[in-house]
Amino acid sequence: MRVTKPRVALVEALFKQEGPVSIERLHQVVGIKSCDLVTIYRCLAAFESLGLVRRSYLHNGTCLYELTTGHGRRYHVVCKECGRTDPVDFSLTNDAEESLRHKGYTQISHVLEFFGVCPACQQSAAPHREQSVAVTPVT
Amino acid sequence: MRVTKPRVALVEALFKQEGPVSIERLHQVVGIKSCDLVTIYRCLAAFESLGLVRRSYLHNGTCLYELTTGHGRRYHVVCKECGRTDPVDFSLTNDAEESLRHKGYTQISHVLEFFGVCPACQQSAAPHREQSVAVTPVT
DNA sequence: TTGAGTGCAAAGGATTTGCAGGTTC
DNA sequence: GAACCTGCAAATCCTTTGCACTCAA
Repeated sequence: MRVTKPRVALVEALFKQEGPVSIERLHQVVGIKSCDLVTIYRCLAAFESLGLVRRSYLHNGTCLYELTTGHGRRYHVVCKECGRTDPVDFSLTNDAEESLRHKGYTQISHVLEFFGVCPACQQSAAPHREQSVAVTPVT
Repeated sequence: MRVTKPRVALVEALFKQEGPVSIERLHQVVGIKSCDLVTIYRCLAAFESLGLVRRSYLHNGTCLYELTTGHGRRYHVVCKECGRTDPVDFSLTNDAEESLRHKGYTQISHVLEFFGVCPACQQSAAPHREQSVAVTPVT
C-alpha cells in the first residue's frame, strides 16, 4: 500500500476526531478540493481491511469511521436527531465472540451502537440536523 | 392504525422468521405480487415506531427487521458472505442505557450485531450470496 | 363517508464501478 | 517503468416521496 497525499491527510483527519465521523465530514476536514469523495471511500475501505479503521453506523444506516486505537474499544451514543456522537462508558465481554469462534466462525467482529435523542435536541423543535456534518464547530 | 391485508401478511411473515430479515426477503415471503415493496417499507416504519419491530443492520448497512418478542432481547451473528443469521448466546447489561438516561438522553435504544464468516462459507470460494434472500426454495 | 393505506413512478442519498491519466516506489 | 492511486462521470443499490386511487372503520 502506497503513501499518498490523500491517505496521509485522511489519517490525520481521522486522528483529529475523538469519535466516529461520517465520510461526508471527513471529506470536509480533509478539504473538499484536495481529495475526491470517491477516494475517501476507497481509502477507508482499504484502511478497514487493514484493520486501521473501524466502521459504525448512524441510525439511518450511513457509515461512520474511526481510527482503531490501541487503547481498547470505545462505544458511542449517536443522537437520532443531530447525529452527534458521545462516548459511552461501557465494555463488552469477549464471551460472545469467543463462543462464535468455537462454532466455527472466522473474521469475527461486531457493531454496537447506542441511539437516543441528546439533551441538546430535546427541546429544540427543529433539530440541529447538520451538526454531525458541520466542520470545525465554529468557535 | 388500520388492519389491512398487507399488514397482516407482514406480521405473519415476520413471525415465521426466527431472526432479523431483510426487507427484500420479507417482500418475497409476503409475496411479491400481493404487496408492494414500498408498502413494506412503510409498514415496517409504522411498526417500528409502535415498538412492534426492531431494526438491525447487515454488514453493508442495509436494514434487517425482527419482531419484538416478549422473551427478551436476542442478538445475532450475520455472515459477511451469505447473510445468514444465527442467534448468539449473549445479553447486555442495562448499565450503559441507564447511564445515558442519567445524562439526559431519551428514546434510547441500541444495535448490537456480530459479524463473521460462517462455517458453511468458509471453504466455498463462491459464497451462497443469495441465501439470505432466497424464499421457499422453489421446490 | 372519509381519511388512512396502497401502488406506481420517480426522486433522493449513499456507495460503487469503469476508465483514463497521474504518482509512488 | 510498472503498478497502484486518483479523479471524474456514471451506474447501482437501498430507501423515501408525491400523487391519485382504494378500502377499512
